[in-house]
Amino acid sequence: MTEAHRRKKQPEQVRQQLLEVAARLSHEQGVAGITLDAVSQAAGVSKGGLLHHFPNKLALLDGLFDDLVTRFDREIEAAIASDPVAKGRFTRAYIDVCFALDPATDVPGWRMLTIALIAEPHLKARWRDWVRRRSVEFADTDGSTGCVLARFACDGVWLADLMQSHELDAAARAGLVESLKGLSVQ
Amino acid sequence: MTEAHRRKKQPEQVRQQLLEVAARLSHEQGVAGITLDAVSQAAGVSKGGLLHHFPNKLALLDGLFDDLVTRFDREIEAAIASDPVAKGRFTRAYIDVCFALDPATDVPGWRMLTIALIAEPHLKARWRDWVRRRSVEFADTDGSTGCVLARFACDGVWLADLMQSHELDAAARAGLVESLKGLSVQ
DNA sequence: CTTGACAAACCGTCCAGACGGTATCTTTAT
DNA sequence: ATAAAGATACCGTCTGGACGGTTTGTCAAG
Repeated sequence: MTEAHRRKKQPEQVRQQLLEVAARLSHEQGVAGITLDAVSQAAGVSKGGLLHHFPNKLALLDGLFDDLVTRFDREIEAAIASDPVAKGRFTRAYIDVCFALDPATDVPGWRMLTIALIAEPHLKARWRDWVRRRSVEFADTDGSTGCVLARFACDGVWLADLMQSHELDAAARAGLVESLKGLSVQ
Repeated sequence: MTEAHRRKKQPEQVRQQLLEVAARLSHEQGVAGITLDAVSQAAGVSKGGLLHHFPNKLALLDGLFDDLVTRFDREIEAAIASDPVAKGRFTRAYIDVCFALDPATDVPGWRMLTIALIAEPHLKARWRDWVRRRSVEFADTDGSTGCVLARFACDGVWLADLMQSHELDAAARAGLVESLKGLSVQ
């Protein structure tokens, strides 16, 4: 109506922008901050425009999830590729990627988004698939109790970061990483 | 107005009922299921009645949190009391209590409630206090990297149970418990 | 007769999604 | 080559419902 119409059409870019904004909002204001109004407005798009790209809110969260998992996946794979030792490779990659997240650098939205992930049965199922696929894929090299345990501990640390429940200084973190990597080859 | 008035007045019981229902709802429908309307209705109380006991929603969540933490605390303490070895006592109790939750017996509401816990800054802070107090209290006996690691792994397993992301049979769980307890004394 | 324990109706806000439009891009027919 | 014919990418408003909280009223017990 007004005049934002004649903006050059860049569907892919707008889509990406919407996802980024949604992630940022969930980071800043928690999951509740992800409303269609807020996201669309912050992305400089009308609500109708948002709903054109994502037919409903769930689809938006879904897209967000895809985006983040893809990113996570890529980092894991990169870490695996640079590890010469086969045994426990995946677990060590998992450790590195998980521990690398927290300080402050982490992709905006990672944290709070996870809550939506847990809360939303649909996304929960998708995460389950990811875990299942990976644990089958790396059953040979990362199936030991030590590896499983190490990855669970990573999840615990990640949760602690999320909730800021434990105060771990750099030394403590480093110690944990070392112990965990030890478990991955044992 | 109608006739629920002449029910014998049992404020404490109603309060407890409200908490139970809230827990059950969060278990069945996720955090979003905890609405004043839903809770009050399911508890057979009017919304006004609910708000009489808990002045606002946060107070309700708060009460719920208190209830659950108290229960958790009691179980931990019982487990500690029955452990003759001082070293890693708290960690082993933590392990036992965490692993005992999942099968299906778990207190309705534990799982989903945690999400509210993470999402709600206020409750997040309270949990942080719990962790801090305990980790100070048991710094001597449970301060080792092994213990910390074991407890993080518990959190990870607990998260996995929450999300039903990993399929762990009884044997795998037993193996994990054993390894974790091993870490607690090492 | 006062106070605590409720009931019931109501309010303001927020939000997801529907809807009907318009502008730009792509394909097709000529 | 070009114009018509869609298809796609948006815009802006409206609505219906949910939800947190308030208010006013009612009873029963002490």
